[in-house]
Amino acid sequence: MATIFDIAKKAGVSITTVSRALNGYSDVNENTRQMIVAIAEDLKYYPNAAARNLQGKKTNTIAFAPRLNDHLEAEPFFKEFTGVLALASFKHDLSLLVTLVSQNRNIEEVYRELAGTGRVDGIILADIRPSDERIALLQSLKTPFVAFGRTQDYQRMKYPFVDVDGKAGVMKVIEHLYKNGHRRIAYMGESFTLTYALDRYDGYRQGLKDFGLVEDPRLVGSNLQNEASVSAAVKQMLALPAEERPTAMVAGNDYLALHLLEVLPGLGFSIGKEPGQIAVTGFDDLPFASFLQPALTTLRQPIVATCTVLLDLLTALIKNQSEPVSFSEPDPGLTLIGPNQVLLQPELIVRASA
Amino acid sequence: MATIFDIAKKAGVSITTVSRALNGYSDVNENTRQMIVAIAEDLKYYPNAAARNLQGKKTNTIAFAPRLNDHLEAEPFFKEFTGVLALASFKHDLSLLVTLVSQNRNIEEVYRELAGTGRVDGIILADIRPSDERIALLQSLKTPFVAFGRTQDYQRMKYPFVDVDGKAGVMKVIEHLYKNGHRRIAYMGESFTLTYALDRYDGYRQGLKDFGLVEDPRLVGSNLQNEASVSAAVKQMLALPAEERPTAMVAGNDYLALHLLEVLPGLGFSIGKEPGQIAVTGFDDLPFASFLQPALTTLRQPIVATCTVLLDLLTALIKNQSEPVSFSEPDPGLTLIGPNQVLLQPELIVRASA
DNA sequence: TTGTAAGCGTTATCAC
DNA sequence: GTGATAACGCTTACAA
Repeated sequence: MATIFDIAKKAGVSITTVSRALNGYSDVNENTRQMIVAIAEDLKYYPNAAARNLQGKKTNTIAFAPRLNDHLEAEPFFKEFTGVLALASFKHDLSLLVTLVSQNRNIEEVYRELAGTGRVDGIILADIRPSDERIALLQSLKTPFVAFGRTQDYQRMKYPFVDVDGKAGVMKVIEHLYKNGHRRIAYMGESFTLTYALDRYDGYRQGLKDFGLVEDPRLVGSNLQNEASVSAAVKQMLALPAEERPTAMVAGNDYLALHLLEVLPGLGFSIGKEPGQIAVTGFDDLPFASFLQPALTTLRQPIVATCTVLLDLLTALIKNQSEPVSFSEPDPGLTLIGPNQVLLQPELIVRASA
Repeated sequence: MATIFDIAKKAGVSITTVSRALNGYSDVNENTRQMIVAIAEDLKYYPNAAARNLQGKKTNTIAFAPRLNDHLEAEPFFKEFTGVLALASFKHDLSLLVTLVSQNRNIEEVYRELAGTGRVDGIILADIRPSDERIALLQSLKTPFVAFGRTQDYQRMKYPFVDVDGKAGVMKVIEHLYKNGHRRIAYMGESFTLTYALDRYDGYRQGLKDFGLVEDPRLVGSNLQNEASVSAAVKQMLALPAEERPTAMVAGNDYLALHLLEVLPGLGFSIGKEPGQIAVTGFDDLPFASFLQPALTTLRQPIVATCTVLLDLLTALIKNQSEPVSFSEPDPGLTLIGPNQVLLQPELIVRASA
């Protein structure tokens, strides 16, 4: 690869002049510049990124560094999200460095490396826990970052994040079910280690309360991860006396709902909104949701909007703007719940399953 | 961030010693090493990647640099593939730099930058065209790379690639349809700019030939990209006299097949394998395929195996191994059609739609 | 076993 | 307008 030295030699000028000419400085003779640019093109010169980074320059690269979830149920969402984020990064003229962070490896190490090492300009965090060491860590490292999701102490910690309002979402679902006559509503939850899972469950409890329903522990499944665990939980609930059985099941995500659709018919239960059927809902609205049989009633996560806002926030932080961020495509369901703290509303998509 | 200078000062040794101690050289006094390691930990030292790169060191990062397809039909596959590749990279202990390459931007520039700039150790190419300048470019740049897909002149060019045998796949589909009594089989193709699209169409033609059927141009749709174009093509075919109408439709990918499933019922045609119904097949077996109504008969692309082999090849090239590559999880349908040129077989998944 | 110093390819600070 | 030269943080001959 050609370097600025090669260009300088060929042009009979110093490397300083080359650098300035190529970086569009104004104090270079127009003729000199043109000559240098021509030679650079001729030599197929492209600046070495490492050398540039070493000078503290921008990399035009951001990292997406989620904690790798061992729950397989999260994989479809991960793929969808990563794909959308890659596309969104492209629109922002950024490269995306995907670095998965293993649970058992020293988490701190990875983020320190990412932050202090000059490979990326900023970091997008995901899979946030109610109390997540990574927030304080990244704050102390002074690296621009935005979280997808939030901790419990987000008000005090004052870090930038984008979150989808899972609580409000599930409350909408409960309302929908209640208005359709359901009084015994079960919740099928994933592992409660991540904030969003707790948040959704919270919406379930609040929803029940709002409509004067009492939570029945026998109707709450948690830590569901695959068809086997869903099946076990379902069997237990449906073994209850008929009048105590749930008439509706709210799943913490589409993948669990999918399992419900697979398991219930095998146990002799029909799914849908008719009396006698069991209503089933999901969360996410992944691409397959509309094709399920019956089509899944679910909450649509605004993934595209989420990624857009994440990048808007992050690029603003990178540019060190202290001005309030303006969003490239403002979303109707967007609320600013703090400085650089954004909440997006999921949309209830009513289909045949509930 | 702490540097080796900080450590050296605190330890009372030179930066050379620090560097050697931290990089596990044998010629460092054990006591000195332990002290240095302790101080490094204490100072939360992590080596600066840019400085390291500048010395020609590995980045443990590979780039995934597909040409950005403006065809929306390719987006679901892109997401799935990128997600799987990210997961596979993680297993290989690599970071994945996703850099989408816009059609209209100077393609050469992007790859030169990626290759010569020290950000990544190797490149994964995708969306290969029958004649694709990027192959010769990357060869001339001497950067390790592997293509997902191949050019027409792959035998002569001798570059490493992994491809899924679309031709053989579609031939299997034609055989399946023929054996189920179909004699008028239509092909619904995407844009024929990419090799894999041509390859699949080729399988269609060869399949017809093998069973003594004659290709009818009126039964071939090309450049289909969305529901509108699919709808238009379908209408034209079904406007033919009853005995000239297709009884089966082979789509170039699952997304087009999905559109067929949406369009056909609206025109009064039923889909399936029964007499009088129209059989529909796809290609890819994306997650939604099994949930479509009717469930889609399709060819499953071995995405996980593809990504595994891509990374096996690429890491071997990066290590500059001239020995034949051994694959971490050898696949049954894997053929070596040249040195470092791998062909994988798609699997026919028969479901209800054909 | 340890240290000195050169070098990787840039950008930035001064002089001239 | 232009050119030396230092600096970025690291690795690696070569010396000691």
